[in-house]
Amino acid sequence: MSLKIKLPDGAIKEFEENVKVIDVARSISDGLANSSLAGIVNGKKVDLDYEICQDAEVSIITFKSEEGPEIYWHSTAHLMAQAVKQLFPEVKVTIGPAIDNGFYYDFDSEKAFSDSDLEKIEQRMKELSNEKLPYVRKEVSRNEAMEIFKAMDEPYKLEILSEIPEDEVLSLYSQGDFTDLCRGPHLSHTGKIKAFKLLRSSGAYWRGNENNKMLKRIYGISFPSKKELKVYLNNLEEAKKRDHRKIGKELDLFSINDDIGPGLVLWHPKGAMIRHQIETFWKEQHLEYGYNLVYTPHIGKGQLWETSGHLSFYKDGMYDSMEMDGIDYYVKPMNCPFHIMIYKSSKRSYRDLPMKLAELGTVYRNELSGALHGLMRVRGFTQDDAHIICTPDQLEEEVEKLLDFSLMVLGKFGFENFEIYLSTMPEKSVGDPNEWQAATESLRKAIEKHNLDYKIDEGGGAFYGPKIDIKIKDALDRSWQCTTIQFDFNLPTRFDMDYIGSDNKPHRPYMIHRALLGSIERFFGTLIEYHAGNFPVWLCPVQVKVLPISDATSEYANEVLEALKKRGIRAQIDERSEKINFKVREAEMEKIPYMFVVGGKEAEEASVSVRRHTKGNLGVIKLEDAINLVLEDKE
RNA sequence: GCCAACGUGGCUCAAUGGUAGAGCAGCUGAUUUGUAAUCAGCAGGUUGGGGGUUCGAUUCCCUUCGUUGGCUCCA
Repeated sequence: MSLKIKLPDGAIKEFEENVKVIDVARSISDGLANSSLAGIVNGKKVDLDYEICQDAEVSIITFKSEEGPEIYWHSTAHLMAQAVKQLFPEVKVTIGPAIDNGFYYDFDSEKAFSDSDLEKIEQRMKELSNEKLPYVRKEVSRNEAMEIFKAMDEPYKLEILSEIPEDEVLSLYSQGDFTDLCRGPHLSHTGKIKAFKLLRSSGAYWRGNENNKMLKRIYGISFPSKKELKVYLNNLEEAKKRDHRKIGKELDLFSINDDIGPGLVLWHPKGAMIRHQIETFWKEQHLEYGYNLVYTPHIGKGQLWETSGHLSFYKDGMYDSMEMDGIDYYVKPMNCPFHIMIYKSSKRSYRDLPMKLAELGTVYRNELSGALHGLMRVRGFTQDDAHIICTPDQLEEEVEKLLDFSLMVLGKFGFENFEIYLSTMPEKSVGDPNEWQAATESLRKAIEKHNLDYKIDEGGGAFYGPKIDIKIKDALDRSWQCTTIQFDFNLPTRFDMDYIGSDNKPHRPYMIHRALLGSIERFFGTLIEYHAGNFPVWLCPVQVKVLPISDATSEYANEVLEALKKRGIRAQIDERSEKINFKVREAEMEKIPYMFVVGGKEAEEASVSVRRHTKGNLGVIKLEDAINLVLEDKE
């Protein structure tokens, strides 16, 4: 459909193709009826706040199968705020945006919102939705807005307004007795919101700053129909089944024990076998890619952490010191200083560079108790850490190799969907801005060379250098940073690192920190959720389970087991006097990829009945062929 | 650390202001089985820890620890 709109300067703009209008909201400006609309133009989401020409075709659609439900959610947030203000007039409103998955609204309230309060609010929202209250837009000057919110006694809105320039024109949106400061756009009326659910309440600091007051936040989601809401809630339940904490328990992979301490992981035999496969692969590949493997201690003298700056900037994140012979030692929160000491153990020449030191280094950090989360955020974890020390002219090539390496490794584990972020120089930083620029450009070039989508986190770099992060989403759509490639313009100076160049003069080298998996714990967590426990065969702790039908075939079943083991396949046998149905069921629940069922028939003709996890019975196959089938799948 | 919810045997979950009950797992025995649960018996809990209210608490209150969801932080 095509759409014509009149821009504020009077010009007419016409969109020819692929225009989808998400919704149109009526508004009143200077006494004239106006409309604001949000739409999708050529696949891109746009907020249009202009007058629609009389002759323009506009058909209102919902976001059912389109992108851009933000307007919907934002309007629901306003609806919720209205309901809350009616039920609890003493509550002060703050902000309520749409987020990736729904919306929230933060309230300043002495009282916490209980589950029954949420039900009450939902009920009131239903009533307000039935009233089909129009969302009315009104443009006002900043000072007018100040007067309005002063009269309403809304201090948080006043605080926001006080930071806006006086000459700016602002928009207010009202529905019924509720008015909010808001850019819009919004739905035309509250009746459009047909299905919603308040999901949970939680605390949130005003403006995200922990020195500010803790507000009460309510999260919710809404849809144009009850059916979509039902599907959404159902998906949410399904996603919880992939939770690594649940699967970790079911498959007996790991545990975290109260008596040992929060955030400290026990790797059970099956989880440890998977980790062993990961580590073996990791080490082989690093040797292949020109890294040197190193090992370093778990503790180091306070002086070392003084030099590195950790004790002045990161002390809260470190476990407390322990004393030996009158000297304080600290458990390491990072491996860098140790690798630097290896570098500095002898005089280095430009011919030694690039030097790549890699270690599966176990570190301990005092993470806030409230931040701990299964394997995703723990207090003791092993980073697949490496430091690349190079000359300025090696920079670009090294960064490119590094990204290649990262993508190859992620691919090996089956990861295909991830988000890439490039973080640039923050306000407070150390190092030469020209070097920052060169480093940032080398990162950008490497990403673009791979033709990858990425987002720029402007000013999101560490104070010591720009970085690339790769984040992987968990079952509930939360992103976790795994791969990280970080420049460091801080430590080489602090530790006075140098190399002798071809000019026979000392130079400061570049240093890059990088972790491909991030931490093995977190990586394992995302791996579990990504595959829902159905790991690629090469990682499975048990790849084949041999299931004899009865004691009569026990001898042959053991021959099969031995044949598998001889070919390097991790196999087990289930010789219990149980029915085959029961053994199959258990093997299926253990998510073992291959089950070899053997009975009299198979014993006679040296074959096995192959069953593939989630795929079912593949039929009787000669033992040798069955083994080759597994070996192929293992690659 | 902050806000909130939750915490019952190894696991999943019941119940009640009057000293806890089931299924699975475990153990013992029987069963020898053809692609997702064979049957029977037995054993297992000072209801996260501490304190209080009460004639009596697992249930109500306080506190502490832990978990979960957010905030903050971050691999």
